[in-house]
Amino acid sequence: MGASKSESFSVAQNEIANLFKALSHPARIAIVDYLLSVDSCICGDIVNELPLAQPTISQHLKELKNANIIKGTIEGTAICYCINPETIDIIENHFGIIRHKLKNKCC
Amino acid sequence: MGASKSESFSVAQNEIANLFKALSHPARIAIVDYLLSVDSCICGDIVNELPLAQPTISQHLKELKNANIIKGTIEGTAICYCINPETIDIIENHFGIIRHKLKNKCC
DNA sequence: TTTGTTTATCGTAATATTGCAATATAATAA
DNA sequence: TTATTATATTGCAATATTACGATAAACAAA
Repeated sequence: MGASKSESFSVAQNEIANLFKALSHPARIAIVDYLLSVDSCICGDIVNELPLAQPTISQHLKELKNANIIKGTIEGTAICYCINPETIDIIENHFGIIRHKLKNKCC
Repeated sequence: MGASKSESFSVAQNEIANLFKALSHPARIAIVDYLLSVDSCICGDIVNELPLAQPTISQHLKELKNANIIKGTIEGTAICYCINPETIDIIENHFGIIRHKLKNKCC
């Protein structure tokens, strides 16, 4: 075993779990924090901001891109990264639903 | 290697990453969904609701409890589980901050 | 062309996660 | 006391994740 039984759960459950998985590592939280801390999109200095090697950061960026949490556009030699607001909307909406359901409960 | 370099990141970054990690598996999303789908707290029938063996569910419940996403109180032979609204608040607040920072950006 | 700069991929070692059978624990009921 | 029921823990195999050195690919500048 070891593989998660994702086929046993709904598509929606797998999709939201994958979004959370993309955000479940402190390096990826730090990347998102950094993208939010500057006024515009970041073109190419993420590697210098984090205490990780370049291939490791590239891998984390790939996971954030695969989950649609960030978008990257080629800008000459560098790549410009931005947060994707649509994916933030999806997650916020998920918690909106949770909040609404919690209101009708005893706890 | 393989261990994540959590000591390289801030306490806040590790804490929010741990919350997302607890929600990064479809079985744990399904548990949260189920707890939200009934009017009151659930006393003891989670095992029958999910296509996983009892030890596996017990392990997922433990991770949700450790992350403070659910609370469990002993109720005779069974245990009553509830969503912990305070932890939902923490996550919602995190996205509130992200949303606010996104408003000041060009993307 | 060659050189430098930036990002991606490959390969691999260390560690973590997932799932479950077997077993243990805890509380109640008979 | 001895069942019975519900949940937790242990142990282990299968798989996934993390990190990074080495290398490749893409592109601009000289």
